[in-house]
Amino acid sequence: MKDSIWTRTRAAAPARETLTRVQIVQAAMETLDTEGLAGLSMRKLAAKLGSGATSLYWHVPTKDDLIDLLIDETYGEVDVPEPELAGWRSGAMLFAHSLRAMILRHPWLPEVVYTRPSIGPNATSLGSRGLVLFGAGGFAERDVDFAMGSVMSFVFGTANAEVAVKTSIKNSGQTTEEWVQDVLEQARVATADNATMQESLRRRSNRDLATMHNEAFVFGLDCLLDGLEGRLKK
Amino acid sequence: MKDSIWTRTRAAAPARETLTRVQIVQAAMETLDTEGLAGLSMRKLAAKLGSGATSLYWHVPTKDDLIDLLIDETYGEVDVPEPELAGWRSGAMLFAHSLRAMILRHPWLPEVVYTRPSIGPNATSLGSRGLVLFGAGGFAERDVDFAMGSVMSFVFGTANAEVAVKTSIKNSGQTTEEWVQDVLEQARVATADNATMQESLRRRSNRDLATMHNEAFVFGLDCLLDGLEGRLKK
DNA sequence: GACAAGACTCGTACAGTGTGCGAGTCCTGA
DNA sequence: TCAGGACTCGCACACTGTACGAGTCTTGTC
Repeated sequence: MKDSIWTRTRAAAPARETLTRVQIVQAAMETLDTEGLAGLSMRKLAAKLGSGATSLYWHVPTKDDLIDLLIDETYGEVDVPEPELAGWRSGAMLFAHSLRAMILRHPWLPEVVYTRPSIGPNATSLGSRGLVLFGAGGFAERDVDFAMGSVMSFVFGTANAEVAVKTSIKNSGQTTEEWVQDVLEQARVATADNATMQESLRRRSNRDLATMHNEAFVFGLDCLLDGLEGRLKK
Repeated sequence: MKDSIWTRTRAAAPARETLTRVQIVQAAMETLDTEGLAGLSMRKLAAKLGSGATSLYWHVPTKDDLIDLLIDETYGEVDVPEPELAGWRSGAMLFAHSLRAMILRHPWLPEVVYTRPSIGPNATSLGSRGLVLFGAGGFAERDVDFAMGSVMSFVFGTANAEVAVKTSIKNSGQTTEEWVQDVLEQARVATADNATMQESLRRRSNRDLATMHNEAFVFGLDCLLDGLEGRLKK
């Protein structure tokens, strides 16, 4: 594997007032969160920091590496309760909710997480604390890894889809209600001959989008945890 | 027989040999599947089709729209069994496996699905057939939507993560084994003080990556379906 | 104080991107 | 023969990431 940004270290100390990696990461995070991935360019980022575009490259090897840093930053925001405090099941629930909230806070994340492995310090720390939590639950051997992986995959899957909807709405320039009505109408026409689908659309048409997302998440998570509980060694 | 007025279907259809949207979509799909999202540019795509770059824009309004077409194309590859044939649970399993296989066939998908809503014809058709399947299972009211959503989210979550690993390996230029050893070694160092993590790493170190992905997927899916089954109305 | 060796900044340049525009070519139907 | 649509495409524009090399500022050693 090529050496990643994590494996490299720098020797000496800075002296005059100077750009720092921390500053850069923070500014980039702001842009990303408010304007999305497409809104982040090295030139704009430099302008925001009041520096020349290519100055950034002394602190960060590459835009891609910068994004690696940002991703790992987000992993640092996720809570993983210690099993003693909450017990396995509610610990897993808290973890799942925290992870979901983090993803919703950083809607650019789904667009980039799947193009690289997550091996930064925060990611691995999250991983290890997660394994402690699931290990304490009493899973056998490799089921620990599988169980935790399932929960994370489920959370990413749902939260990512939620993000997709939200960014679509934002980009459409419509209000949420307008957008929902438009999409429903479009779907109604497209599936006019399908009774099940029409019923589903009717069911959704007068429910608040946010609460529906919440309910769907809780429903799925509960089911998954139920299923996992059945795999615990007795 | 020579073609006569009687056998000739259309007097004058494709007079000049011309680009078609179907051609464009197909060529773009090939590039995407083999070279990834970053490998697709309108100029290269045009070159592959032996045409000028901007000629494409007569057939397709925008690169983004082209990607919408491609996404919907992929949804068309997913099997949704009819409930009469397989029953709900095995139908859902077949569906999940088919969806996963589709995502693995198109590793560029995770990078783009979450930036737009999926409302193309194939996506909506998949949705409605899915609802039929889950509806036949006997879920109450809105649980139909939630149940199907959970399964899809889980599948996307796991398959996306799998894709991330696979593309990382591909981009590293190493063999799978080399890459795995490198990553494990890095993780070992990073979490040297964490017994649970070390144990997990040891567990993974001598297992084939592909079979581990498969096992993890089946494990999680089974758990989720178990949990869902508990929500069926009696 | 002189001087070298970093640490750091940044203007310029290059190759590449998506795509708007307008001119050009071909084909069909009248 | 002519009009008009279908279709192609070169050029140009604004923008991207980043390599390069020349600059400046700071520190440490004589």
